[in-house]
Amino acid sequence: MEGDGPPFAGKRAVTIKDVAAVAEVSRATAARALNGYGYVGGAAAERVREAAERLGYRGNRIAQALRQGQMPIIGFVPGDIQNPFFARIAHDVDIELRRSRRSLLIASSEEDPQQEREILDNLRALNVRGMIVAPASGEDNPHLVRMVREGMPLVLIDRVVAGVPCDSITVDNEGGAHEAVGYLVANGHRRIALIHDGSRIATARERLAGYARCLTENGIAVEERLIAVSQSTVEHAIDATIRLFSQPERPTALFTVDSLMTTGALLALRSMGLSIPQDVSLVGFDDFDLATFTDPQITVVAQPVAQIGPLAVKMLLDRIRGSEEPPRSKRFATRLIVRGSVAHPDFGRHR
Amino acid sequence: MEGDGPPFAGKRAVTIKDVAAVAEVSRATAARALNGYGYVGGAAAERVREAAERLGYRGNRIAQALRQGQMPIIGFVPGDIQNPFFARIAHDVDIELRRSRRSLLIASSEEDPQQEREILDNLRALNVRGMIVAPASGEDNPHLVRMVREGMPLVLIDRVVAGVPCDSITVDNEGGAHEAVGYLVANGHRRIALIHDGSRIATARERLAGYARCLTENGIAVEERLIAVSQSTVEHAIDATIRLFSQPERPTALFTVDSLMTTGALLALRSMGLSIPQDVSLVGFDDFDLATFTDPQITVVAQPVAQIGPLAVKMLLDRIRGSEEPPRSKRFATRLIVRGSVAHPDFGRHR
DNA sequence: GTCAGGTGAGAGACCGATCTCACATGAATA
DNA sequence: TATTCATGTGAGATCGGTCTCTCACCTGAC
Repeated sequence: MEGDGPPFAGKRAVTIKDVAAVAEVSRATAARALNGYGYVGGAAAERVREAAERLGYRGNRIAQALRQGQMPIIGFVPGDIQNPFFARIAHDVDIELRRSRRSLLIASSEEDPQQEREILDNLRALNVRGMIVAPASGEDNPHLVRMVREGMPLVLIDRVVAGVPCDSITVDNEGGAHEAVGYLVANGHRRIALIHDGSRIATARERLAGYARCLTENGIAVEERLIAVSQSTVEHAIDATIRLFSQPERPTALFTVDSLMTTGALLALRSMGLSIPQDVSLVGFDDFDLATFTDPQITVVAQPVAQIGPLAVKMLLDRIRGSEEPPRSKRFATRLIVRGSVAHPDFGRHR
Repeated sequence: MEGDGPPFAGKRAVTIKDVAAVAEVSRATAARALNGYGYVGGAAAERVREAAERLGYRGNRIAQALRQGQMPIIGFVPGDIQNPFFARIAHDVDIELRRSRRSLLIASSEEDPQQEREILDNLRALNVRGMIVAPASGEDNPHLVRMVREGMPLVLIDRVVAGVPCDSITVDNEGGAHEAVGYLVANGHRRIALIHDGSRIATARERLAGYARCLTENGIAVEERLIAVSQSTVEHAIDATIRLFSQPERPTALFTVDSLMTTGALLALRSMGLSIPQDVSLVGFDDFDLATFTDPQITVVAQPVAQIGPLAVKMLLDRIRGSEEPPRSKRFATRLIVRGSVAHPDFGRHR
């Protein structure tokens, strides 16, 4: 160790070679001592531990990962971190993973299939151990199929995707929507509007299907003009709501397929001077804080958010540990939480 | 780390060696062709590109990172991803970073200094290029100081920390709190309660200071019994609110230091049958969706959230690119948004 | 006294990509 | 004709660990 760095020697990280040198053993012995495998003499082990401690040796995870073939990192690809639904799941996943000393890398696809593909390619190049993905598109996902084929542990959440042989966790969207719309019909509504976010996302399609099936079963025609497509943001939902409720024959009820849209609908209805439930009844998919703060509180279809993250991690870790079982898919039931945003359409007539 | 199953779960990935073999050149030439440096013949370059394309070569970022000395990853350590304030920042940071082809690794400290230290050690072992951290403690942060000394680019956000020589972005917490409390005083309040989350977090301490200074300036005594300490969760804030408002001489106004606490206070006051602003006036720090959905809407001190993420990334990238300027710290002003949750304390007297 | 087997430790291969260096060409220049 | 010089290419070192292989030593057994 001669002719080494000038004064600012603190810059270069401590490597196992440095530790070995100080402990006066070979790199191999130092590694054995630090990782506790193979034969190491008590004295040597002690010297190595001491040297590592003194030098502040931390190991280089990149080098380890290169040798081992992967990083102790799990990728999480939500549609949008800002959506409280995904934020909650990210939080739960993070906590679960920390227990097994893995890190979480979050990258949002912004609901863009192209961006999702890039992110997944990136994660793959990083050799992450596995991924939890909320696929941005329900159709045609060759990149997902290829990843699974290549052996990347993968758990899909929130949205079904046909033809990708991997574990998945979803919610009974069709049933939940059916129940919500059924509740509106039972309250006497027949002109029930829907705002959803395009049929590309499986979730939206299923909720749309539940809506349509319920109407049909009740002998109500599914009308184009009552169905608005909007991106899943508060702003777009405001526009969509205004469009729906500016029609001559106004809908008497509205069903929104996620919490951001429900928020947008609330704002739009308020700005149009329509009150809930006198003028319009409202049911939203996905429960959220705000729903209990409005007056009246909003009736919603609740999803078991708290269970999704932990289950996703469990499934993923099983795969990482080598489980070869056929793909499991868990579908959670939803629960209609009746609050005060639905009334009979004649309720407000006499105003 | 433990029990990780079979060594090789997937098929062997395509390496540059494979590409070189197919293109019938050496690894060196293949690398040159793919990365565009040094001299490469046109024909060879073409063959390499073609082979890479055909084999689906993706490069191994870990190997690159080992060679280069770091990962193209930025670490983000918020207090809690579920807090919309941090979720928003995470989202903005993610978008900014994607532009420079870096990934974002998010790991929440859960406001625990010990956990923060572990996370930072982990990130350091991963050789990330830089970090954006909302430090969990304002006092005594030797680990942060050491990181900066060792040359890790670091930007602290939301909270000041004394003695860490690095860039930081904060908000004028003291001034914002002062303005909020001043507004309550101007409306005739003298028994103004405060809920904050312990003095360990710098933000809380500053907001407390602003509260105290304003009272003192107005000749009002700062009373212990009007100040409640609570963790920053909705549930804890509910308890704290109930404690404050169960006292014989009830406060006439309440100031809460973050949006989760404001939410908790709203719930608690409602459950106690106290209405806003007739029975209690309320001002919260940090604007949030819910604040405009309540009736009346909540008066808040708004922070320029949208500016924090992009600025943090800009500062960090400057450092990563080698800027040696003295640490900058940006402190944003806050803005009091007056809505309907404050009234004169006598307003509700005649009820 | 020799040999098997347990124990301890070092040399060196390896992971995949990058980069330096040396070595070829062939053309242009002295 | 001899000598530069610009190009193109490959061998091999390197990054920091991990792990196999080999060897040396020591003990106890036959």
